[in-house]
Parts: sequence; structure tokens; C-alpha cells
Amino acid sequence: MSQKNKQLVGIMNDRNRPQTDDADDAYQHLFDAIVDQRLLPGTKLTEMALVEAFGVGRRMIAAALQRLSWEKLVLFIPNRGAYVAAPDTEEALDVFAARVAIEAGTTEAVARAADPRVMASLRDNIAKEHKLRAQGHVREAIHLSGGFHVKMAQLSGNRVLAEQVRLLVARTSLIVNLFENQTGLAGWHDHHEDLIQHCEAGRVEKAVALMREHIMEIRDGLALDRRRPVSFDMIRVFATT
Amino acid sequence: MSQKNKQLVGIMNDRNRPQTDDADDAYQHLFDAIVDQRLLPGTKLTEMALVEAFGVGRRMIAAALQRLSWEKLVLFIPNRGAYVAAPDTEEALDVFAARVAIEAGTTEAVARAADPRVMASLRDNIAKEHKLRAQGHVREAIHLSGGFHVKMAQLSGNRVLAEQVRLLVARTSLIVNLFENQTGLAGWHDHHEDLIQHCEAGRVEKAVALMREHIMEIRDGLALDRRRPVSFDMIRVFATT
DNA sequence: GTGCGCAAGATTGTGCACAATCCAGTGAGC
DNA sequence: GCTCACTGGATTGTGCACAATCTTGCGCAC
Repeated sequence: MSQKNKQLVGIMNDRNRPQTDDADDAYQHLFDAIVDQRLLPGTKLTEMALVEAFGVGRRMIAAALQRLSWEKLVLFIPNRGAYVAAPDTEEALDVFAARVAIEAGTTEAVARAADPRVMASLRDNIAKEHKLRAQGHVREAIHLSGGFHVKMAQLSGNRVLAEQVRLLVARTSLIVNLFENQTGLAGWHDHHEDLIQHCEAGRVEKAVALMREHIMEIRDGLALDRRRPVSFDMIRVFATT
Repeated sequence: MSQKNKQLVGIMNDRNRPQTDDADDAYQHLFDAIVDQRLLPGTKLTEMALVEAFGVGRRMIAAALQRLSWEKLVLFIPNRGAYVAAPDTEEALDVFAARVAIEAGTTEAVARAADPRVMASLRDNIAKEHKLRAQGHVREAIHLSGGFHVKMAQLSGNRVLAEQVRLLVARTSLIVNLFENQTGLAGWHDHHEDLIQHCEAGRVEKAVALMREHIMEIRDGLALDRRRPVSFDMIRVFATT
């Protein structure tokens, strides 16, 4: 096994064992790895390495990569393989605009229903995030922060929108990694908590407006005019795109 | 070649020859066939039949079917094959709710820009639709009617939303086929023309509101509480879902 | 030292054959 | 007549091997 393969095996191993019985959870593992930023934009995803890492047939790996490619989470170049996607500025703007539209829909649904159990579930998510953030686990906190949006979409009851939010949050993770500003999140305030309060009180308009602002604030916290320099072997990859 | 295979070949042939050079336009052909209702919900899509129809390898066909399955346009049952999807009531409601949210976003973008060339392009689409409808080509008119929404999404400039509208319009085609009311579209009025006028005049709020109403009107024109009886061989297929 | 060409190795793409599973038709038993 | 088990055919799933393509490293000419 080559050195590069060992590396990929390690990345996949550190969460749960890749000794998978099910078929296409190779997809889920790769998806999670991208969302958690264990796989960074531009890294090459060699089929054979993933075969060794997951212990499933090459067909399954190829299918998972193709699906991720259709979902714009990996870039697929014929005869050259799959690479973790590196969205450009235009794509980033589209993603945020789409999130504004779609999550306005999920927020409206949640605020209208105002189910107490749903609210409790969301609060639970926030509490965990605060705890992790206080403990300095930044990556896990980011993961849960995205998870809040996904959970909200799921609780809206609309599976179509929930699936889209899931994908858009994942793409946002890539975007944040590539465009994040050096100056951290200075005036950061927890919109999620306010959002839930609006939903509980049935202030639908307020909740929707806050969600839109919240997403746009994430966008404006980035330096979208300047993508982070990509690591060396990506230059050739994404130059030819 | 079996009789069933000949049938599928025929369906695929009547538009453009399947002698395809490109790889995954098998996907596009199947997609169009579903949108145009040449392939009706529940019909089985046998791999070998499609291989003969398109003249591409089985791998490409399998990939196309898998993609359509992820897009919820076909139902994929392991070891049993792929069938054109037959959405149920819940899924139909989700699709319409998602369209309301997403197309509100595309409409807002188009209305804000109010680009004259964009408007002309949309009007061209409407004119063609009217012409076809006057000539009694109902299916082509329906196709263009859906195409209006897709075109509007593309012209909004947001590729993420445009892609979603493309898929949701396709699913709507299946839904309309399954739930359409016997009593036609009685009080049918052309919202598309009004929509463009609002956009041209820069009445963003009006345009968005009309789009939302328009989609909900399509939904309410259906009998969503009663799905059309599916043809015989589907009973077994979708009963086990 | 730099650029070019070539060859060896590595990686992806694809057809083929066989295994696993499902489906339809038949016939025995009640 | 009806139900159930069985068998032959058809369809899908998968590993394997080879072809096509790309990458990398080396050597040579300038």
C-alpha cells in the first residue's frame, strides 16, 4: 500500500471503522469527511485508496464519487479522477442566495407549526454547540452549527427542502474553508437562539427575516473576493477546469 | 429482441436517434422522456432494453438510472430494477411547497434585474406555448409551460436554484400525470404573462406573490387526495415500497 | 540549466463472464 | 378450484482482466 493510500485510510479511520457492511455508506463517510473538513478542497480521491479504506468494491466507490460529483461536492475530471471541490466566488454567491431562498421556506414552516418538541430538539442542538465551543472544539462546533440548519430543515417536514439544505450546508463548509477571513468572527452573536424564540412566539415574519439576515451575515463574514491559495498539487488540477 | 425491448426502443427513437456519441446523455433522454410523459409512472426500465435503445454500455445505463433514482424521478429497488417514480400525496405536497420557496427566489432575482433581453426571451417562450396550445398540441404546450419556469430560473442567474427548478418541474410532471383532475383546467388564466409584466415594471413583491399563487393554483387544480389507479403491473411494484 | 521527448508506472474506463436474485409458469397435493 | 412448492428463464449485481489515458521520472539535445 502506498503512502498516499495509508493517509486516506487514516482520515477515514479516525471517526468510525470503515469495516462497512452496507453498500453506499462510503458515500456518507466521504460526505461527512468533507463537511467536517477532514478532507480539504483539492485533495485527490483515488479510487483504489478508498477501496482499501472502506473494504468495498471499486464499483461502489465509483458510484459514491459520481454522486458527490453530481452534488458538486467533488470535481470529477474524466480519466483523471475525483477531487474535493473548490467552489469559486460565483458558485459561493449562488449557494448563499439559494440558502436564503430555501431556508426562508423551512423557517416559515417551522415558525408556523411552532411545535414545542421541535423547539426543544433545536435548543438541545444549540446547547451542545455552546458546550463544544466553550471547550475549544471549534471544528465540532462548526459541524453542529451547520447541523442546526439541517435539523431545522428536517423538522420543517419538507423532505425536498431538507435534502437541499443538507447539500447546501455541505457546500458552505467548503466555501468557508476557502474564503474564510483572517479576522475571525469578531462581532459574533448567536442568531440561532433568537431564531428559536421568534419561532416559539409565532413571529413568522420576524423569524424568516432573521434567518435571511443570518445567512447573509455568514456570507459577509467571508472574503469572497479572494480565495485562499490552494495547496500545490491543486494548482494544476483547477487551472485546467 | 423481445417485444418489450422493441417498445422501449420505439419510445426513445421517436424524438432523436439514440445513436449517441456522448456518454451520459442517456440520462438526458430518459429525463426528457419522463418530463414529456412518454414514460409514464410505474413503467419498468430494464437495463438491457435501454442498452439496445441507446447503444451504450450497461455501465452508462446503470449510472443514468442511479442518478435519476437520486433525483427521485425513478424508483430503484435492489435486485429488481428501476421504475419510473410514482410520487405519493405527501411527496407531491413537499414538491409544491419547495417550488413555492425556490421559485420565489428565482422570481425575485429576475424581477430585480428586469433585463429587457431576459423578458423578451421569456415572452418568446410564452408565444410558442400559446401557438402550440392553439394547435391542439397539449403535450408540447405542457412541456413549454414547465419550460417557462425552468427558463426563468436559468435567467435568474443562480445555477443552484435553476438546477433545483429543473428537477422539481420534472417531478411535477409525474405528479400532474398521477393526480390530474378529470375536470380539466376550467378557470385557467395565463399567469405567466402577468408575471412578466410585474417583473418588467419592477414590482418585485407583486411578482413574487403571483408566482407563489401560480404554483399553489397548479397544486389546487389537482386531486391530491386521490392518486390515479396505476396500470396493472405497477400494483405489485409500488405495493412493496 | 532548461526544455523536450520518451518510456515505465499508476490510475481510470469498459467489456465479459459468472454469481445471486427475482419472476413466471407448471404441476402436485388437498 | 385453490394453494403451495419447484424449476427454467430472465434480470440484476459484482469481480476480474485488459484497454485507454494520464502522470512521473529519466535522459538527451541545446
